[in-house]
Amino acid sequence: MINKKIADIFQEIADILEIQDENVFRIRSYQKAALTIGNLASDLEEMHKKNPKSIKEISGIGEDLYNKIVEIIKTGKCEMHQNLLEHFPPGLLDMLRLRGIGPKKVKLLYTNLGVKDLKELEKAAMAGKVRDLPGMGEKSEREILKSIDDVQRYSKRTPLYDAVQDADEIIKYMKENKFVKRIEYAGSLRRRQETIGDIDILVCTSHKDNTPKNIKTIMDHFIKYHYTEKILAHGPTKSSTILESGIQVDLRVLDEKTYGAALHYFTGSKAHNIKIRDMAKKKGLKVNEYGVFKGSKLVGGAKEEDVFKAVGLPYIIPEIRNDDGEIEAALKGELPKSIELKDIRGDLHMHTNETDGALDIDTMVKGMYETGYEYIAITDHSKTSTMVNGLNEKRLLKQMKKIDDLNKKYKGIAGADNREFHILKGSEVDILPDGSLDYSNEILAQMDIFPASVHSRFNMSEAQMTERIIKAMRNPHMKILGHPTGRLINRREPYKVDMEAIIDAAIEYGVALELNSQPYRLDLNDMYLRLAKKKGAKIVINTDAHHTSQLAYMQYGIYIARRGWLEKNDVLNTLPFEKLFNYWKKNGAK
DNA sequence: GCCGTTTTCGGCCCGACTGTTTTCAGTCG
Repeated sequence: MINKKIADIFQEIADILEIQDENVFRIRSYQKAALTIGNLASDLEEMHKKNPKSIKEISGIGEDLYNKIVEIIKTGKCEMHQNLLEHFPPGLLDMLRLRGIGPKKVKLLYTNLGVKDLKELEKAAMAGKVRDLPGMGEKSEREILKSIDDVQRYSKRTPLYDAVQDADEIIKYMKENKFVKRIEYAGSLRRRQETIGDIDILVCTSHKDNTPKNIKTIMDHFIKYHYTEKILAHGPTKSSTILESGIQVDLRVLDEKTYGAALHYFTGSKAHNIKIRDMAKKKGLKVNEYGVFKGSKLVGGAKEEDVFKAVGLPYIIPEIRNDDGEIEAALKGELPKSIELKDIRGDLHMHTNETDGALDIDTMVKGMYETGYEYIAITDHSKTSTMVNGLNEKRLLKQMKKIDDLNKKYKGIAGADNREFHILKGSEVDILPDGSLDYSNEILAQMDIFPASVHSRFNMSEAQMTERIIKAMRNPHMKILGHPTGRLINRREPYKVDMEAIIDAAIEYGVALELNSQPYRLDLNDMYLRLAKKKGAKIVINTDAHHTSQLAYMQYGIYIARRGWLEKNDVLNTLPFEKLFNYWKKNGAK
């Protein structure tokens, strides 16, 4: 995908222009374009081939950026970018990642000390050369050294799941303070982005408790949190710390009268906020974190809805506040009716200790029954996955028989609460490098359902991998493509595959695409989900649980599904049991 | 550099906190 390359180049141009002290709005144009292109589901090269004009229709892409995009597609480079790099070594851009170091200071350091990268900066700081520069002192010098160390230790963004664990624990701790009336997290965490930069926490006091003295006790309590490693800021309404895990936490204390406006403001995204403020301005209003104002008069802000209402919009869920169409959809009354956890009726991907799961089948099934689902599928690995003790045909058939027995057992139990409960026979079947499936059609025909996934030879070319998966989808028994891109967040890049072609094939052959809810997979991601929905493909949200404790991962799948604008109707495992199978009967398979 | 039922030119979000300063620039979100 060329999109990432173009986004990276535009981001670097923006960074260098900032160091050059260029017009901020020109810089913002490059930043916005980088962000938009980075989140674009369609491949720009494809768009350029099919309909070049469609690129210009992307918001924030005008004549100039369009030409640069075409230049990069054709030549792999951008002349302006190359010219900038000649005057500003790329190592300078790493310096921007340091706390308290922005473009102005990078320029100051570069022009006065000649430092070109983090290493040279570290040397200069240790030699005590930084403190003599204007606007710098001993403290800034120490902070630079500390920050260089931190960047090397914690370079990656935190996966959503890990950040939620940290945030929940802090919130629990903060509730010990009696002036905390309401507390929740905002920012990218509340928008359920798959990785998080830092944790934003908002505290609300009652109006009468909102005194400087009381707020100070909240702030003091916060910085004393057991896992705090460093205090970055400690002011009257805002404090920031870094936890031992390396993640930054920002805490703000607000009055209940302005809590909604603040929650909206700090939830972002930034691009969404800018658009909302712009709309407010055109209506003669001002929106900031303290409320909605007409002149200097507060006209709303206690509830988040007040902000939307002020600009004539219905409530927009945090997950889609990315300024990539949600405001336009809201204006037209076309917001999605977003899927919720309670819509899910079954889970079609999980493992037992026959392969790499942690628990035996009886325990897994019991755990699943207790979640309240109507149906589940046991899908242990197939025979080629030898390192996880994949099932050969004999063991698989034995497990199927066991499932028959369990179904009989649960039929009796299920009668008690008037609920149907079906245990489906399946397997997570390997898609072999040649695109065939890991069991014969005769065996596959005996399964109720199975996700088929790629677990080997990740380094094929895009064309080969795409053909491999599409060939598998042509097998009439295949109904679900498991974790379609194979990525592991922060650990493994997705394999190269033409996802648009896969989505088209999924529609043609009646195969659903899995949204795997394992916190480090979240695969498909939000961007591809939205594309799949737009094209009309169906999704199945599974946990891929290896332990009953992982059944709760379904919530993470739902978060990402909501980010992908999915509605109940887009997701097959919201269907009752009978309808699910009727759907598949009608759509080609089996 | 982008954009337009206020504009093809003149806008483009804005407040808190820190460190180094004697009133504020730079950074951050």
